[in-house]
Order: sequence, then C-alpha cells, then structure tokens
Amino acid sequence: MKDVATFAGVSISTVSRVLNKHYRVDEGTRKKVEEAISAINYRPNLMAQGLRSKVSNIIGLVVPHLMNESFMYLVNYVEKYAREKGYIIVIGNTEGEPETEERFIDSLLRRHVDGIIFSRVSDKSRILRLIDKAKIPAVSIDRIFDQADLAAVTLNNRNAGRIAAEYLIKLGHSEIATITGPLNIGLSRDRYLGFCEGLAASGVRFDTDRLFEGSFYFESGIEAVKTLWAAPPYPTAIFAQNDMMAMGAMKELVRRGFRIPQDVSVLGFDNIPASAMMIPSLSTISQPYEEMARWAVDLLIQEKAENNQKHVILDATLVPRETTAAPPIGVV
Amino acid sequence: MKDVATFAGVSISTVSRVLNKHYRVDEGTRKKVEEAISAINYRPNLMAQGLRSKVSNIIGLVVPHLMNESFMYLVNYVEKYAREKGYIIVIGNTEGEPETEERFIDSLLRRHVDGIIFSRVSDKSRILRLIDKAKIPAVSIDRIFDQADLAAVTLNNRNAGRIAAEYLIKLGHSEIATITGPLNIGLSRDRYLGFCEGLAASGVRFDTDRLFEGSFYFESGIEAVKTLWAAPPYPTAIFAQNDMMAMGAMKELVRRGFRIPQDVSVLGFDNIPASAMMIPSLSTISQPYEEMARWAVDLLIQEKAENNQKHVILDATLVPRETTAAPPIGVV
DNA sequence: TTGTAAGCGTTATCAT
DNA sequence: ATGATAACGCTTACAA
Repeated sequence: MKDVATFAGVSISTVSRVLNKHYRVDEGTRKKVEEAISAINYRPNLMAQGLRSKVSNIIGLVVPHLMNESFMYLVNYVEKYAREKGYIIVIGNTEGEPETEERFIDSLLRRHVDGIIFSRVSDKSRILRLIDKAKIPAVSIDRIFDQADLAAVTLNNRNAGRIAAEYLIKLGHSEIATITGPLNIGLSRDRYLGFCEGLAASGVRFDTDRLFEGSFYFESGIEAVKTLWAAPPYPTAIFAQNDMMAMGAMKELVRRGFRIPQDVSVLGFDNIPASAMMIPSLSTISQPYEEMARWAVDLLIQEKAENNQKHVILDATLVPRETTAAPPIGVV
Repeated sequence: MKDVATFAGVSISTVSRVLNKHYRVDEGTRKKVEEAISAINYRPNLMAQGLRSKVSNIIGLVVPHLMNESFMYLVNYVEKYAREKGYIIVIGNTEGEPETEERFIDSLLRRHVDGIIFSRVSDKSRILRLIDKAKIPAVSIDRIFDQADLAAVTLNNRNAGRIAAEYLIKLGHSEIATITGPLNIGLSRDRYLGFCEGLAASGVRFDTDRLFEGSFYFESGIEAVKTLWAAPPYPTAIFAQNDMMAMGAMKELVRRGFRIPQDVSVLGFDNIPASAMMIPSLSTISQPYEEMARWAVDLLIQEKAENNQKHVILDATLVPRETTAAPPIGVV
C-alpha cells in the first residue's frame, strides 16, 4: 500500500480512500491511484483490514457430519449463498464430539468471524454460552434454543410426519410401520408425533409394535425389517425417517422375497440424490435445503443490524416415486 | 492482552512470552500470567497474530463441485487431517467457472492462507500463475501440472482401468462396453486407455462401437445404454467410469428387462456410499480418498520446509459386489 | 480534497 | 528474566 502511495505520489490514506468507495476523492488522483494499484498489482491484506475494521467476511459452518448427503446439501447451499454475499465459509466437522465442537468454535471466535451457522449441535455442548458471551451472530439449523436469543431455521418436522401418514393412508394402507431416528433427538420425535397424528386423523391407530427406533444409518433399516417382519401380520408399508434407513429396509425386504412396491411400500425422508437412482426409485419427503441455507445466511447477516429473535419454519414436500403403491389385494 | 498484563502486574511482552512457549520465563511470573489469563478469560486474537507473524493456520480447499460424493469424501478427509494438524479449512466451490475460481483464489491469497489444495481445476484457469506468483504452497489433486513446480497427488487411473478390464475378463466376459467421463479430462482418458490395455493384454480387441463418452452424470448412464444396446449383439458387461453413470445404466438396463448380473454385469468407479446400498449392490473400483487427503495435507505442510517437487500416485482397488458375475451361457 | 498520525492486537528486537 | 518500543498493513479522526 505504501508502494502504491509513492508510485501514485499520494499518501497512503488517499489510497485507502479510493479503495473504500464512498469517500470523496478527486477524479484525477483516483485515476492515478487506480493506475498505480494495477501497475503494482496491489492486493489489500485482509488480515490487516480485519484487524483494524473488525470484520472478517468469514462465516463459520459447524456440522456434526460431513459424509452424509443432507449435510452435504447444507454445505453446498450455505457456501453458495455466502459467496454471493461476499463471505467465505470455514467449515468444521465436529464428528459429534462436544470437545471438537468447542475447540472449533473457540477458533472461530478468536478469528473474529462475522457469524456462525450450526446444525444439530450436541445437547451437552457449551457452545451456546461461548457464542452468547462473544456476542457473535449465530443461526441454528434444525433446532430451536429457547434460552439464547438465537435465530433458527427449522423444518416443520411434525407436519412432515403428517404428510407421510396421510399419503400412505390415501394409497390405501392401514398396516403401517415406521423407522425413526434416535428419539432423543427432537426432530425424530416431531416426525414420529406428526406421523401418529396423521394416522389418528384417519382413525388408524398406531401400535408401538410397528415402531422401530433407528440410528439414521443404513444398517438400522435392515435391523428394522428384521424386527418388524419377525412374525405376521406384516405391515404393507413402511415410513423411514431418512432415505438411508429406507434403503436398508428395501435391501432386507428384497432379500426376504418381498416385491417393492407390490408387496410393501417404502417411503423415505430427505430426498438424497441416491433416492432417485434406486431401482425402483425411492418415494420420499423432501427438505427445502436451498431455502434453509438462504434463510440461514440471510438471518445471520440481517441479525447484525436488527437484533430481534427470528425463527423460520419451512415445510417439507412429498416426492412420490416408484416405491409406493396401493397395498396388495386381500391383505387389507 | 494489555488487561492480562496489568492484571498480572507485568508487561505485555511477558504475556506474549508465556503464550509462545519455548521462551524462558520465571516460573513465578508464568504462574501469575496464566492465572490472569484464565481470570480474564483471554483469547489471543488470531487476526493480529496472523498479521504480525504471517501465518494464518488456514488452508484453502478448492473444488469444482460440492454436490458429488467423491468431492464430499475429499472435503471430509482433508478437513479431518487439516484439523489434526491445527489448520482450519475454508472451502470454495468454483462450480466449474474459471472466474469464480479466480475470485476465490484471490480472496485466499489476500488472506495469506498457509496453503491451497485444489482438485480438478479447469484447464483455462489462470490460478496456477496466481499461486505461483504469490509463492504460496499448493497441491493439486487428480491432476499433474508440468509447468509449475507444484505438488500433486493423483490416482493411477491407467492402472485402475486395467483392473476393471482384467476383472471383467476373468469373469468370462469378452463383449464389454464402457462409459467414460468427458474425454477432454485427463483422468477419463487414462482410465479408458488402461481399460483398453487390459483388454488387449488378454487378446480381447476393443471396438469403439462399445465406447460411450459420458458426462459423469446419472443421465449419461441412461443415454449410454440406449446407444450401446441399440442393436444386437449386446454387450454382456459394462464398465462405467463413475458410480452415478453405472447406476444410470442399471436403471435403463432394468427398464429394458435385463437382469443384473445374470444378463449384464455392471462395474462402477468411486465406491460412493450409495453403491453399497443399491439393489443389487454395485461392484466398483474404489479410490483411496482418505489416503489422498492425508497426502495432500502432508505435502502442503512439508512443502513449506523443503521445496522439492513431489508427486504421489496412489492405486485404486477393486470392490466386487453383486452387479458382476459370469456372462450368460451361450452368449459367449 | 488530501496528509499526518494514532491505533487495531500481536511479535520481535532491543535494552536493562 | 523482563520491559520499552517498533513494526505488521490497514482505517479513521483530525488538521491543513
């Protein structure tokens, strides 16, 4: 910068002023400085800028997993919208470990990032307190925190569960099983709750024999079918709270000789890319990932100005494909 | 930091000294300073540290796509190893656009990141010159650049192609088709070349009628089968250069009434999570993503010290699953 | 409109 | 062993 100044025959403050627009600078000197800048090929040092002006143009993104399609969607779209707004993303995979989580957040705070977006932070983590104390804007995805005044964007999981139940019932099913995520996670409980409500609304009673608490992993879909299909009467449809478990269920159902969807209908959740590639392609409930990411970024940026607690709830949509159909005749 | 100093009754240089170990500081004062630090809950400002000491502990990771399982693997493992080494990752999705690419690299340089890892940078991009001029350590994944003295880690794609051919031949196939990636990409050509060599080594001649140049997307797998199965004699096996195209091919083959693997064997490439979940599960060639990421990070860090051109070539491995079997009797 | 100078929070070079 | 102090590259009153 000093070089630019001497090259252009002005002081460094003038250089700074042409760099930061909205300063009144003589057209002539502006020209000279701009020429000097491109002649020297000067690039401002963002660390120094950040140190002085207290903005880093960095957003931290904290996720519990990376090898998982739904988080991949999140990372993809958050990066995209952040980039459009002039921010860069530093990403932290906490691997579910509260300690890793804390270390990462601490690193973000020491770097004075402009904001933090996190998804499914662990229950026992103290990061809320850290963030609160640092007074850094933050947005939570997939989970609401009453205590902190923290923006959040979540899916209407309860309604999504209803949608699943209503769809399966409309197809004619009444013997419906479900594989949930871990029930100590709020969104699993919500989806389950909505699912039961949806059944009840049509007068179908749900028996907990038809419930399997999974782990969101492929294998638990297999386990679920082993348990739920242990003895007749068999369900004619199954709703899994994510696509990977649905695929596990399909795998085991096919292994046992059931045809999908003629004998059993399978409905997933998440609409991961693989769901469209399955044979038959998997019917599923789709989350509006792109919209969620956009809201997260917008809330983060806006929150800096206003500071009002905001909570955005978005709705899931049904994506009917090939794994769902009417139940076999004579079974109902 | 000033606060810590006054609290402990010492000067800020002493505080700095206890922060940066390997300085000789009196045990007593060290104690006092450490107490002050935790009393005030002081956290060093990494921006200031970076400005002064010229290290940021940031690694930039540049990829052309994010919504793609193989890049997801890369991001996951690079983040993991970088974290273990004390670095954070800022991620940039260039979406294949040279301009986005350049803007991102420029932003990294202005932030004085400690290194840049990039995968499949576009041909016409000028980022090599940018990186070279900035003298920032960088490593390229999936591609070698002769011009720049740049570390690289690549897959032995040629050998991977051979492995595919040899496996299919060993199963008894001789009518083998292949779906490549875009042939203007080096790794597609290498896989194709190795594949042909593998066939030739067993005296099987490859006819370009059996070649379909795909795009690495699902749809091009479907297109490939439409073209390759337009008229008899039909291939009894097909090797796709990634799993998504293999799945597309499966989809279309099943639609046409072929059984997999009884009528047609399908072999993919990448070993994405979905490949194990397919029904039948997809045989594939696996890339050592974790090892590649570890090498990339190691090369980046080490390169700072030494500065010798390094190039690591890793080998793929066969993952036989359910979509490959002997060809149907009477066809051979 | 432009220049001077102080300061952002560190580290490193001097002295002491 | 510790303390002043300059410097890193930038922004911003304040002065001119």
